[in-house]
Amino acid sequence: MATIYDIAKKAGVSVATVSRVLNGVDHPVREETRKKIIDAAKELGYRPNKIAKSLAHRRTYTVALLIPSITNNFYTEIAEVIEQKLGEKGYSTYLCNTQRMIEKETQYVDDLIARRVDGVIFSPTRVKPEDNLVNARNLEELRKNGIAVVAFGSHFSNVSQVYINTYEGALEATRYLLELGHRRIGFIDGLEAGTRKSRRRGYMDALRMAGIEIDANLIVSGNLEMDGGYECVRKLMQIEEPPTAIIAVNNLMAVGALKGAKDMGIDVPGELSIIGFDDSKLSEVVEPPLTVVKQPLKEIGDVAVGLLMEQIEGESMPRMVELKTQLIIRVSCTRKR
Amino acid sequence: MATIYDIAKKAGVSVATVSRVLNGVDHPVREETRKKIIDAAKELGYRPNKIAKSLAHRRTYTVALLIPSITNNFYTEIAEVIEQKLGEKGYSTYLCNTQRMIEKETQYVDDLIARRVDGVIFSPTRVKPEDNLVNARNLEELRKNGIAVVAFGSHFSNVSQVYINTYEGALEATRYLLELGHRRIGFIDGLEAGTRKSRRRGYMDALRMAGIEIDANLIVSGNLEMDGGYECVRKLMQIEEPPTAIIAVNNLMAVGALKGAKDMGIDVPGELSIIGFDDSKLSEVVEPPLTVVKQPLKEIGDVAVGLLMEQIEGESMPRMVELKTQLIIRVSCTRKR
DNA sequence: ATAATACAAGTAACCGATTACCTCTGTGCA
DNA sequence: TGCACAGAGGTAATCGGTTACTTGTATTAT
Repeated sequence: MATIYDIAKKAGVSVATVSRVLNGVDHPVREETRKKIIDAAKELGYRPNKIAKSLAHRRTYTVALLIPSITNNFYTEIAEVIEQKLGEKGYSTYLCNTQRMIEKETQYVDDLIARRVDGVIFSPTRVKPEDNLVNARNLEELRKNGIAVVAFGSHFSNVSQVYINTYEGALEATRYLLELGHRRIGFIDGLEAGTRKSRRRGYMDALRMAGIEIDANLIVSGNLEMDGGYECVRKLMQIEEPPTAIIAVNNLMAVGALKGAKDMGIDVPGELSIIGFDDSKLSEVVEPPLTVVKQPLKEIGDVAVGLLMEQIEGESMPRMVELKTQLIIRVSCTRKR
Repeated sequence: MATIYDIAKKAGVSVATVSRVLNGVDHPVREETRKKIIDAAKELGYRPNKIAKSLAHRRTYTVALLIPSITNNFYTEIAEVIEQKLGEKGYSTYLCNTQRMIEKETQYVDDLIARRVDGVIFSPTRVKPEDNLVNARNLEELRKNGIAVVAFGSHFSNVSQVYINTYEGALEATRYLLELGHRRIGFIDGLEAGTRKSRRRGYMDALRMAGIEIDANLIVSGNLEMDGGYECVRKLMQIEEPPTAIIAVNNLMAVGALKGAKDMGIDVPGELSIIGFDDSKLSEVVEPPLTVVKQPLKEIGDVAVGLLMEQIEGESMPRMVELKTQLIIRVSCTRKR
């Protein structure tokens, strides 16, 4: 494969001149020389070597997207904008999918440091509560090695992040159900919940403010996949006084819950109202279409890239951007009878 | 950031020795020296620089996944295994999502060559028939620059590929509908179809073998997204003698078709049977759950990585592996009344 | 006792770029 | 005429590793 030395020889100039011409550096070069170089490069089928460039520049123009799942549409939708925006700015994206395995997150972080990525967009993998510590350590490791980071989907200190106010989202969803007359509202939470338990807090606060006591039996946890929702709804519907409405903290569990209810012969929304989190094709297409708390996925990706660029190219300090959710009302909820 | 020179100085040895110890090269080193080096590395918080390694080794241990869509579960499911398998072998994965824009495919190829990826797993972006030429040129460009390639989802000569026999899949699906007594079977094809039009050929051959003449009015094309299926079903159901069954060539269009039919007040499967391609959560969860021609996604990813490694690490010639589809019978098809 | 060999390390070229600094030539102005 | 300066280009160090080849010493065989 041709190098700039080959071009230099062919054009009868030095490599410095070749580099200048090929990179449009601000240094005078005679038009004639320029042409010779361009021609030589073309004839040799020259392909710049970004590895060598990276080494010299100490910049790789690569960013990693480090997420817990890539089969969940929530991440996929965000990934699409992120990859696109980064591409527009000349960055390539490493896909790092932990599959919710915390050890993989740490492995990735090690490798990404070795690969000298310029930045990482990070949504923590958290299955057990202790994983939070690992997440924080990983984040710190990245920062210590001079890598820009922006997080989403959880809270960390001293890191840029796009924060989606799911507390309010859950609050709004719960209030909506209350307005429909529901009093026994089930809550399908994620794996031991995040650090802040925002959604759960929103749910509980809405109930409290309405003067309804929290019933621990109405709160169960699932694995964030469809089967998790499926199991949870069975549990919830078998307690003494089952709920007449249910909120699930993510898209897949909401659909799983719907399926579970149907399989138990429960009519949705007739006998049971369901609200999910995260909008997607799934929620629309299911029968009945799900009312959901939508998170602004495109915007999350957009903002994440923006915050990252601020750090990489602008050297600015970490900061947080807050985004709001939106309640999309479809037909999976109805007035309590 | 510490380099091997720093370690060498601290441990009082040469960089060669440091490199040997750190990489476990087969060269004798005294245990005492080894320890000094390991300790120095640890104290300095040494992080190997894979960029420098890549330059020296002329191997980057990176592979690109170049696909038309990342929001479609079909690709996502394949991507998950690919990224995982590659990771196990020490390769990082670049995500290259063309969003079905052919110019992006070419841009990616250029960049990937510059980044000196070791390999590319490639599913062509093809919207217009001419795109085929661009795909082929891109593939050729990669090969010319010494990059290993494996393709899937379309046919190319002289490239390793995993070939899914969708011809037989479509044949089987069509026969299944014929057995159920359907004679007017609609076909929702993709964008101008692929090079080989395997699915369409399977559909047509099955009809012909059953002595049924092909009716061009029964064949329409969609954009591979849900709205495409939605529109197509409307078209099909408005011709003089509408079909009693429909086959759609991908997952999203099948679901779109189902939705379209419902919105037209058509009962599925009562008045219209539907078969989709590609299995996914969507197909299961929809009402009624869709009968589909399933492609073996995990296996596709598995084989793709295998074929790629053969080339990168084994220097073997391109070859093709054929995989079969499987008809998953659910409840969206019924005997013609 | 000496040559041959194994062991343990070091030297320096190389991977393919970038770029600070230097050199040479020609022009303009005092 | 002499000098400053702009224009055009070159030299070589650098980025952070790898590795072929060399060197010096200790051990073994003869």
